Amino acid sequence: MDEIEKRQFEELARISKALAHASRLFIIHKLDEQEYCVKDLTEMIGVDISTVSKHLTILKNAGIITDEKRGNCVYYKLQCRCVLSMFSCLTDVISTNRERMNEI
Amino acid sequence: MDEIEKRQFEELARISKALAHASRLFIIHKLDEQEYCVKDLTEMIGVDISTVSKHLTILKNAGIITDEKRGNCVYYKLQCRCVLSMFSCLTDVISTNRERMNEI
DNA sequence: ACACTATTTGGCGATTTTGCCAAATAGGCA
DNA sequence: TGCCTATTTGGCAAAATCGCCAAATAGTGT
Repeated sequence: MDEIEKRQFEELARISKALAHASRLFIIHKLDEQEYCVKDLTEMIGVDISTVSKHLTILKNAGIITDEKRGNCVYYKLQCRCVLSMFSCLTDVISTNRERMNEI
Repeated sequence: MDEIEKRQFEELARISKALAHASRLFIIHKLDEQEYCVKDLTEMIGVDISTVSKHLTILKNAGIITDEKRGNCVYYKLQCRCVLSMFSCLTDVISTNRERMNEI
């Protein structure tokens, strides 16, 4: 892995790290339906609103979601719908794992 | 997010965490070509072999790769080729980010 | 049994991530 | 202006992750 290659994989890792959290996956899943503001998502997830805000910042910095301020609220929506394919891949891995479990 | 939903997303996160590291992404990328043993991958990555072994264990526990002992070596190969689609998604996010950068 | 190679495991310090609280910021409305 | 709601930021302690070293394990060949 030379320096250039290393930097490329670290960039890939930066995006994939943004996805590596249950709450953030949940947020993506929800934003697939429609856009939501921080308060909405906070109620759904059930942690402190500052925590949700930070999760949203991480996803935004990764370029996965975007925000738009309207009136009193900040609405977030999916920017890269391709992450949904990543989603289906994750469920794929899990179901394959389960199948392999049953074989044994 | 009720208890069941919560557990589902934590399971998804468990898989996505396994992918969230430059070395592990590199390993997946390499195993896409052909199978490799720990020593091979260690030389390519350039960190301690025990570190590589642990990365491989994480990927194996996530069900993304499998191992097979032959002779003196343990060979690893991709189990879930669907992770490659995740790969293309990550590069997609990055190139979309770059495009958006250039717009501004 | 011994030496050698490949791999895994245990453990440790260093770094990063997580989630809460409190405080700061921003906009809407009386 | 002052109050209220929504959101972000700073800071901190707890937890998780990372990578090295040393030691343990396993298989090969002598």
